[in-house]
Amino acid sequence: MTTTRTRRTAQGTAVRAALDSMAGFISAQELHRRLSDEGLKIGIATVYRQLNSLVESRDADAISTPEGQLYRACTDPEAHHHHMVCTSCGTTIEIEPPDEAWFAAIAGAHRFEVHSHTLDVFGICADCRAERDSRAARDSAE
Amino acid sequence: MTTTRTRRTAQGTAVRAALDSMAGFISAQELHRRLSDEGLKIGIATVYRQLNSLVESRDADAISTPEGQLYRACTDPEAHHHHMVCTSCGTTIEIEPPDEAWFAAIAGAHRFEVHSHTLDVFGICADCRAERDSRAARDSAE
DNA sequence: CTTTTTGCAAAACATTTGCATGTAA
DNA sequence: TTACATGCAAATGTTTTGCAAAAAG
Repeated sequence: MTTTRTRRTAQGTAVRAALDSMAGFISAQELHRRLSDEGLKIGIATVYRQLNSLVESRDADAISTPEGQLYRACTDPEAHHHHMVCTSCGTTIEIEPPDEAWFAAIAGAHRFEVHSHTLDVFGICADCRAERDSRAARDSAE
Repeated sequence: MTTTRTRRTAQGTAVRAALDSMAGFISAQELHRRLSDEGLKIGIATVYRQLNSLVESRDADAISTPEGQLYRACTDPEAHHHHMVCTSCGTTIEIEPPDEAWFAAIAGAHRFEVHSHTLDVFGICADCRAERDSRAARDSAE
């Protein structure tokens, strides 16, 4: 039996590298745009295929938004992937859930067998807030 | 000044009623299918418009999944809308966050201004689990 | 060589929108 | 009557797929 192995390609490497160098979440479309702008020849279908395979292998994780899926490199494949996302600049901070035991407790109370959970916080980060506030101050002054 | 009021229509009433009678989340497509099956003449666009308006008025809330948006009637418009969803039968239980203060704390620690957050738990409810287990027992016995 | 990956275009879906028509109020 | 709501079809936008050609091993 010959084990099937995944081949190393320029496109695959680029997608992974791009995702790794990214501060926050990014959409497949946006990622494709950036790679193309850098001169890489890559099709949108390949970006989706690479991204899906990264998620599958738990090297990336995805969150769903009304505009589609957003992807991010996953530092610790064992971690639970909770994030605080700045809706202004896209910066993402990985956060710790209040207490993993809480999930077990609430599940037990309702006799649920928990398979997964989401916990994401959205807002404006300090930098964007500062920028926004200074702009507001300027505007109201004129 | 004449206040603009929302008119009562068969379609609007049906969407709201259907959502109210629903145990869990449902997609716009699925909801449209059911209403149509019941003989109601309603277009998919109207379902989307009604659903969006319910979300807007906070009478329903929505979650994003890879397959699209799922909607659910919202019992308490003031509540924070966290759910525990059975991925087998779709039943949804509204759950209380561990501690609303936690969100404020984590936000403060990273100097974020929080606008919204999600917290959803997915798994198998007691009933579905029992059913699954009995089936498993039966299968292993044959 | 053999098999996996790619690119492209077409397809499949979810959701929104323009507009003429229907219908509450 | 007079707006607002609807239905339909067309338009959007995202993600997937079929297939022949390119590339990895």
